[in-house]
Amino acid sequence: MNAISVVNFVNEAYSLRMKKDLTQASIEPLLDYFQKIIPLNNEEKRLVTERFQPRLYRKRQYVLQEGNQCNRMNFVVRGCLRLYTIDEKGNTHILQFAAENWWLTDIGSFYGKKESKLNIDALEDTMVLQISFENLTFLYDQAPKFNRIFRVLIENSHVALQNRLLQNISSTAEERYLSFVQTYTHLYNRLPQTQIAAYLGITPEFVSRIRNSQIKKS
Amino acid sequence: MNAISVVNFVNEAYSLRMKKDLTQASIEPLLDYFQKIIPLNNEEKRLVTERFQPRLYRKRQYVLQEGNQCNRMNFVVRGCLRLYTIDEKGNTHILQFAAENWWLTDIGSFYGKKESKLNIDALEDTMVLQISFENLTFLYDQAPKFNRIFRVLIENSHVALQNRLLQNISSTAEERYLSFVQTYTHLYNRLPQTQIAAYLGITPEFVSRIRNSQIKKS
DNA sequence: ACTATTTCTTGATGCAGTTCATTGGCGCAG
DNA sequence: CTGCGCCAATGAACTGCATCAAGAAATAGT
Repeated sequence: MNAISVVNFVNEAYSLRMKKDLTQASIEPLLDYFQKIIPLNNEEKRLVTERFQPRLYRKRQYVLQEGNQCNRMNFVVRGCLRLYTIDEKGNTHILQFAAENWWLTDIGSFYGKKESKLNIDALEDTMVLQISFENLTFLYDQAPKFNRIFRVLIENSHVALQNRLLQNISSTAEERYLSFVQTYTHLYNRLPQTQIAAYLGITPEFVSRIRNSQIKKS
Repeated sequence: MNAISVVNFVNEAYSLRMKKDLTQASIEPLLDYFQKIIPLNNEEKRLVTERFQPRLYRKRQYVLQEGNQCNRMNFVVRGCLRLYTIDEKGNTHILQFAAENWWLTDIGSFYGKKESKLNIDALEDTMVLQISFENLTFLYDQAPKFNRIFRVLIENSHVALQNRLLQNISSTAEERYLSFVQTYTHLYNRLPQTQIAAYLGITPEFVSRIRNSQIKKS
């Protein structure tokens, strides 16, 4: 067995494991998630199971690319996605991360049926459960309860965005960093600092200096 | 007639005019607004007319004060409102303006039935049409179409917030100012610069300098 | 196991935007 | 018309954060 075939073997083993995960992909985390908002009856559970599709994305793989329409809503079962733009100067700006049990889509493109100006990609190998616009509409029709569930989701998302905007307007980089670390403890030691910097709207260098000054303080 | 009674007379005349406006308050702008999203039938129009209440706010009057629950959604017919917080240092930060044909509420408090951390007040004498949470729920029940209408509203609002956040992360104060002027032409020569500064997240002094440098360039 | 790539750190320098203080204009109350 | 509160303008000093550069450390690719 030469070097190359070892690589192939490794990749295949990897893919295989991913595929195994996929076929065994459990809809459970999503059902649990809904259950915590409003209890579902069996028919509603059946609908969810039927209309959501599991899908795997490898690290760095695009889930949505600028210029395309975003026609799926993603629920992250395992891994981590980001929603972002790249500006004219080539800088990346992250609007949202989504790790386990978070939703991610470009709402404007998804509901408005417009070309997206945003990108979504995977920061880690990521498994999602996704639903198309058509299937979501079907869900709304068949079980009006989902109207309410998804309204709650967007409301929460809206409130989070408002708070973040306020922070950006009113706080220093250091305050924002500390608040991020506090709010997303599970994320900050899992993501490279470049990503955190792109989220906070500052340079990676400055994140480094902030961390440094924090360590000295303690 | 002494000085004080002149004042009273003036105020009364003013109030009188406001009250006259109020009784004549037309639901038309709101019906027009809905009509542009989805046509309404007569029953739906009747429901809107029945469930929305006109109300007047004087300049500087609170519509919502921090610590209270926000239990009304406001549609501005005439005038201008702002949604804002005041931080520990005493600085005001404006999340949103709402002039004619705009909606304003604290979504988190309204839907979540929580105490609000935000304030809403009137920057000018303002006439709104407002609906309570209960009446909105009633509307959703009686005419499910409104589910969709209000989902579209919150989606639009969400997209606007996302864009603004991106701007704040990625652009200079000057770029943000220019973009504000372009997007809200009708507002920027109607609002004091202190308010615009509080919206953009910069000092009034710096707004002044930006305007100055713009004038020199042209 | 080695190399390439990405990530983090640290220093020097510059600038965008703040802070503080002063001045002047305008609308409004007495 | 006088005095007071609010808003805009402008200068001087200061600072938070960016930029550029270069090296060290960690990770991924083969």
